[in-house]
Amino acid sequence: MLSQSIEDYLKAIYEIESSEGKVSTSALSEKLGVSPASVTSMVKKLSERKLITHKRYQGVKLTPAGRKIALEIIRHHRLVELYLKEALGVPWDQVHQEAEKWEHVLSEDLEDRIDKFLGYPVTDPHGSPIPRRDGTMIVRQCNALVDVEPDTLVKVVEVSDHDPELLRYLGGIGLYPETEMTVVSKQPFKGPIIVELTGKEHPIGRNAAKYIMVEKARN
Amino acid sequence: MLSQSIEDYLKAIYEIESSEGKVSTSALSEKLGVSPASVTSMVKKLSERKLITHKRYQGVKLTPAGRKIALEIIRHHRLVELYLKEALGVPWDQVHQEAEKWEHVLSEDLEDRIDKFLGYPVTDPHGSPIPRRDGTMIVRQCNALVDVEPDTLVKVVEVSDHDPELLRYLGGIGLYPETEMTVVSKQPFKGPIIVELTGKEHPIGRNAAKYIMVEKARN
DNA sequence: AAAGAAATTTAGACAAGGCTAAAATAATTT
DNA sequence: AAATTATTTTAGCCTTGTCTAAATTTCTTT
Ligand SMILES: [Mn+2]
Ligand SMILES: [Mn+2]
Ligand SMILES: [Mn+2]
Ligand SMILES: [Mn+2]
Repeated sequence: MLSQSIEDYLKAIYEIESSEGKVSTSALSEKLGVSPASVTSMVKKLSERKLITHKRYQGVKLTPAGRKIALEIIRHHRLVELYLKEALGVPWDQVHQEAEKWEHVLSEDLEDRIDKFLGYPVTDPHGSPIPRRDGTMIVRQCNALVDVEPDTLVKVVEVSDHDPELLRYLGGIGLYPETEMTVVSKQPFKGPIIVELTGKEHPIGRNAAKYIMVEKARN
Repeated sequence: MLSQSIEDYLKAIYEIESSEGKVSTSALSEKLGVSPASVTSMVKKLSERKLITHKRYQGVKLTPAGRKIALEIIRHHRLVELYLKEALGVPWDQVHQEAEKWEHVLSEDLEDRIDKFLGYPVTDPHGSPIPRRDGTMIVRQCNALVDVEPDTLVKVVEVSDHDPELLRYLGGIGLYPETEMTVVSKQPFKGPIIVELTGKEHPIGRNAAKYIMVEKARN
């Protein structure tokens, strides 16, 4: 069995690898809320166990074995998020926090039962894809809302699950994965982006708009 | 937040206190699967935190604060056991093992949601009472099956959840909490106890019969 | 190209929670 | 009442995962 700490490191490395490409010590330090020195010592341990490769001063990379474990934990996380929402009615801004703990204690048997209960779902409540049992995951092609030109009809693909406050706001205006909306305008001087959905216009800050992934709606 | 270790110690102390009265270092050592020396050092820590009292060489006792926490964890454990059985169909011989891990990661909010989902239940799948939110618990008066005289009609109150194999056997013969059955005979030379339920007779070893709690059935 | 700044690693420490071996105390036999 | 045995505690060590401070390497600026 792997410790919770190791699982969290592998997951964090996977996520940074996906979004930034390169995984630096400082990025991990920030994401995990530990000192850079702590990261370095854990990195050493993970390399010894062949879960990552590490070139001194050059960042780390997951090995296939490490990636498999990362995806396994992410699968737990996302299945649990969806389960909590569907089965127990936990609001979508709270599921992430709970799943952070549950992901580490989910047995394979329970994972399968939850998967079956949910009808073998492919995305979590925030639109993130759920890795398959075999350690593969389909990544959907999409853009950050902040980069979309005005006057475009888009469909929400995925919303970051890390900021409960943002999620509550988005839930309040009815902005969920699969929702279609129109980007009306981008206010000048880094002002908010105005989107229209269900007939109303709503402002979304540039910063928030970095964490909302969309795709062009067909037609 | 208390560590998982501390929670497990408090729970173990509570359980030994209930069944044995006195809580010795060696009893804790055995129950938790750690060395007596480890128990002593944790006992020191728990006393410092005023969760237990300790007289050197004389065993430990929970303080009200310690008992409150123990019952909180036991509440988690039993709610989770029942939830896993009811909501996800986990067989009753496996729920204990899963609950051992989940009891430590259950938030108060989720505890309440599960409680509500289950309709505010009062016993777990093995017949053990579920402590209330306020830290009180109703203990039902009962006897071990091994002590019951032959020719008595009894109702099963509670079965120990620690041995999956026993639980599978009991499930196989339909012996669950609330089941009524007749103690037919006690075979000599510490032989098995024969009980009759649903028209058939079944042998139950003396040792197993220590872990099956029953009460006299009315009439 | 060199200096300064930033990022990373090393060194050394610490807290938690285990362990074994030895010492101290309590309980049981003789 | 001693002697023996069992239980409990102490002493000292280990692993995991963290920290701070200092040293090293890389990046950026001049
Ligand atoms: Mn986590
Ligand atoms: Mn999510
Ligand atoms: Mn436990
Ligand atoms: Mn139980």
